[in-house]
Amino acid sequence: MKYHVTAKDVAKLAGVSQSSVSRVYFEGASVSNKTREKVLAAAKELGYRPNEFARSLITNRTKIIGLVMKGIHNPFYPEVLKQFTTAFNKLGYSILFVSTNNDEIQKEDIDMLRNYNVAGVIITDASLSLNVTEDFKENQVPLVLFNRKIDNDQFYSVCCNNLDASEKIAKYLIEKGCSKVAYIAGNANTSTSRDREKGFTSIIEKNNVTLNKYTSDYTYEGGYKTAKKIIAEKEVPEGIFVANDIMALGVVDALRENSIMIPAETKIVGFDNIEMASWPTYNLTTWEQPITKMVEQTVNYLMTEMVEFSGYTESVEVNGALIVRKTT
Amino acid sequence: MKYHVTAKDVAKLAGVSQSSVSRVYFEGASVSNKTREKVLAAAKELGYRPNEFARSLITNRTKIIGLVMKGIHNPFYPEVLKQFTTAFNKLGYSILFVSTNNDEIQKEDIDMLRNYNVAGVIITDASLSLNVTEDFKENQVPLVLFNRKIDNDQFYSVCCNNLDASEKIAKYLIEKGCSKVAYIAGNANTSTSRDREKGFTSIIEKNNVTLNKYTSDYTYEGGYKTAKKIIAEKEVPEGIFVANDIMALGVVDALRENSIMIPAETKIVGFDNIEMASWPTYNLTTWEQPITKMVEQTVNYLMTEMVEFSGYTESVEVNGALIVRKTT
DNA sequence: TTCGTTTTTGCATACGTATGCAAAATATCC
DNA sequence: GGATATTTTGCATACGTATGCAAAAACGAA
Repeated sequence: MKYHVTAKDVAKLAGVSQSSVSRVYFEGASVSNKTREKVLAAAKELGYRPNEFARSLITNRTKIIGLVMKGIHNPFYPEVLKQFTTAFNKLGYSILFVSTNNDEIQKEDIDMLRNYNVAGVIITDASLSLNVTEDFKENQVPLVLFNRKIDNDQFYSVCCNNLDASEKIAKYLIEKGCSKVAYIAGNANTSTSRDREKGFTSIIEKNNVTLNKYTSDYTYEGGYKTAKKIIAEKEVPEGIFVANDIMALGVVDALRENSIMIPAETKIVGFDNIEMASWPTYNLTTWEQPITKMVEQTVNYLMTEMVEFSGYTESVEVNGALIVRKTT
Repeated sequence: MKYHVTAKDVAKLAGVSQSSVSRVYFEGASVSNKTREKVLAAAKELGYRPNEFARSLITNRTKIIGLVMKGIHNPFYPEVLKQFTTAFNKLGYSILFVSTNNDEIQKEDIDMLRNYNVAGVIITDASLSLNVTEDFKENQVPLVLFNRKIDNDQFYSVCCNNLDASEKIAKYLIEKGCSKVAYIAGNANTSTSRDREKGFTSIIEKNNVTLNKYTSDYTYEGGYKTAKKIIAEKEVPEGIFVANDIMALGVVDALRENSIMIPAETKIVGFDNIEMASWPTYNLTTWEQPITKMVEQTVNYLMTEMVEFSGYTESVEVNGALIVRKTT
């Protein structure tokens, strides 16, 4: 069976006690340089690694972050995953990854995180109800909704400024001369889609512009099908705001298949600024979500709450920017 | 501070001993149905969850798989991530995620996995040297190279049949009438790129077909730049085999920008069958990597080795298939 | 050198759980 | 009902580590 080098083995070789070995690995503990060097030399010789489980049992803390991700297919999220991993690794934390298909997180999705006593939880692009998270709250595990918000003041969430951004996109399309526009929504009941629609709609309605709204589902196929539907209605709008980029790319492809000139006949604006948006084939005008800032904000909140849990909640919005390319 | 319900609390409420509580949660342990029901009722009432760390300390085993991923940007890998997560969750295992940029895994990349006593390790699309893995081997932690192989009989690896596939792609392009072809490689020294090149080259050289080879780096930008370079050489080949899809999409875009008709003037074949390959804009002919089978093979090997470590090594190749679309 | 203060160290213990072992309880057979 | 076999149970212990506390050591000032 497996043999582990323990702190006792190191202590013996270094000629100190096990608790001195422990103190060497615990930041800020009182230990002389002489002892520290002896211990580190012995540890190196023996290939010692502290056992995180034993530590966690004593300290009742871990260096594990639970990251619950829906929609890893959307190219926006691999980038989010990468940045979270990098940021937390630098801080000595590891990522326990959970993938889900559910728009609303179910208890089964994340119960496992409690077995591992995770230090914090991040949930991307999915909502969840209070009863699913009450255990986390009771156990003072901070939780962040990333790119999703719930309007009940019970969570900490980090989003792009969807409302403001969508208002700006509406104004931009109006400035570009559109008098008839469409909005293609993402998954029903998601805060991102709702806010993007709300912002866009509020400006359009204040101006002499016609608006049709369509529902879709934040996938390439959804965008493609919806555009086909719009085309079938025979009055293709001059401007289309699509709730996210991956959908927008489907819209672009469908319009092209029907020889609709972009942007001459119809201008397209997406949301996210995924990698593919900049590809020459698409060159999509889009609202850039400030991933790095959003990740930073999330990491800062968690690091603060993990040190001293206050349970404070807030809906944080980070400003993005309009990236103008060839679809408008 | 946090309060945990322990097995002792459950035992007290259920009127049994702590070890009976433990036996209820341990598969196959001897416990009467009467005791089991009492314990489960008490556990439910108190919201008890077994502490994985305490368990691991005793059993010296975990239900954690370390998944080390390079290149999460390539749409091939989010799908791999999702399938691994789903498969292992079903088996009661969790994924500890590590992201790396290194073609060759460094010790720092995965040392942390040892602190968590992971039950198994999967490394996607990266190589590593023996000295990085010797601790894992000594500690009988099985490790799988996914979509990468190293020709030294020291690892278990799971790949697509790159050699065979590339031979078939070469034959296919020859059948399509190509007398001048090019191969665009992925990252230098990767088994996937090397085998794809080897297979392609071996068939091309046996036939009266001209071949030019180019190096690139498995990114869209790499494909785009290399195609630009090919175009600048003024003799655009009739067929181009691109070592992976994301690169191939860049090649397609570059050719189009230069009004080169695909497939009339130049046929393009990629490798992977990522989601974007099927988009109408690209409709890329490609070799489909059998992700599901490859994931399955990996999971089976790990489940076997984790139960009883044998350390056996093999290079497993899973058959993919040619998907013919509009670029050829 | 002595004394007071500060730092370092080791001892003993506990964290929550699984498990070896022996005792207790239950089941089966005559 | 008694003897035997089997199953279940609780006790005591250990896993590897951090930590409270008191003792020992080190440091600095007079």
